[in-house]
Amino acid sequence: MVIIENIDDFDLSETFNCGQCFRWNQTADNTFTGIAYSRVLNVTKEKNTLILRGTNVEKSFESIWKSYFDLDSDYKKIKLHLSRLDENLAAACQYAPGIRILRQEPWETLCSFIISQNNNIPRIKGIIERFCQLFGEEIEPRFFAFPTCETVANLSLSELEPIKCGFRDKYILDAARKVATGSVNFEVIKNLPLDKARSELMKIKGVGPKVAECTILYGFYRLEAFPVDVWMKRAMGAFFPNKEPSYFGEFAGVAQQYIFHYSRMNPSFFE
DNA sequence: GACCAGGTATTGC
DNA sequence: GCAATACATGGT
Repeated sequence: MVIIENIDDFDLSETFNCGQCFRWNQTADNTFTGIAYSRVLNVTKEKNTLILRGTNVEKSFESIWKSYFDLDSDYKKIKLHLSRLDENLAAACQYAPGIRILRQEPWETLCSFIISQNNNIPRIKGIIERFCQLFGEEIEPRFFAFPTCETVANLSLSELEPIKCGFRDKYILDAARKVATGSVNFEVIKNLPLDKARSELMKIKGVGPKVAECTILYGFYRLEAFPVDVWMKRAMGAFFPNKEPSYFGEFAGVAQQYIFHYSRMNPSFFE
């Protein structure tokens, strides 16, 4: 068990349920169990104390979870900066002030957001869960790692059929094959300017601007990336007319997350 | 049963 | 170039 005191600006439910990740489930009050980096973690928050439980969590805290939960970033400062930029953005920050951007694995992020296209979040989670159960390593009884791109690269379309991902099956295989062979190279992409990183990822079939942007933001922790989906289009029209992503500056991706969640939880804004 | 879901590729003008 | 349409599946 690892106990970290004095954690502010972090709410587990807001962070896990704001649409950035798909493998965390609530297992008790203020308690979630999930899988990342091929490890199972149980995380609880009581007031300002974060409690992590899991196999070897004492060791993996420093190497993985501290970074995964972005505990070294000052979200109070980021939110203050964003709130001074725009009063509608300030309202979005206040709506769910405990959201943090998770530092997720690039391959899992890419694959998850390929699955997300023209799809809804409950079904996305179901597809990903079946995908992991069928092709991921069972790291603990009934808990499965995300399948490696090498494993997926060697699958056929018919083997992918049971996950019921529909027309996205061919996109998943193309992504896995390009990443596994290195024709799309994450080590290169992570250091590329945003527009180059985007076009590299878009060499994959089924990866357009939106999926590329989500991969860059969540998978590479590039906070200036600004994914625009149907919800963000609505929100931009209603709250930020005639504004470009650059309006939100170096933390545009964080701003996007507050705005996206605020909009999705309040669909009546757009009636 | 239509309509929609954190889009993208393809087609038609 | 840019607007329309198909795409698998399941929830509302």
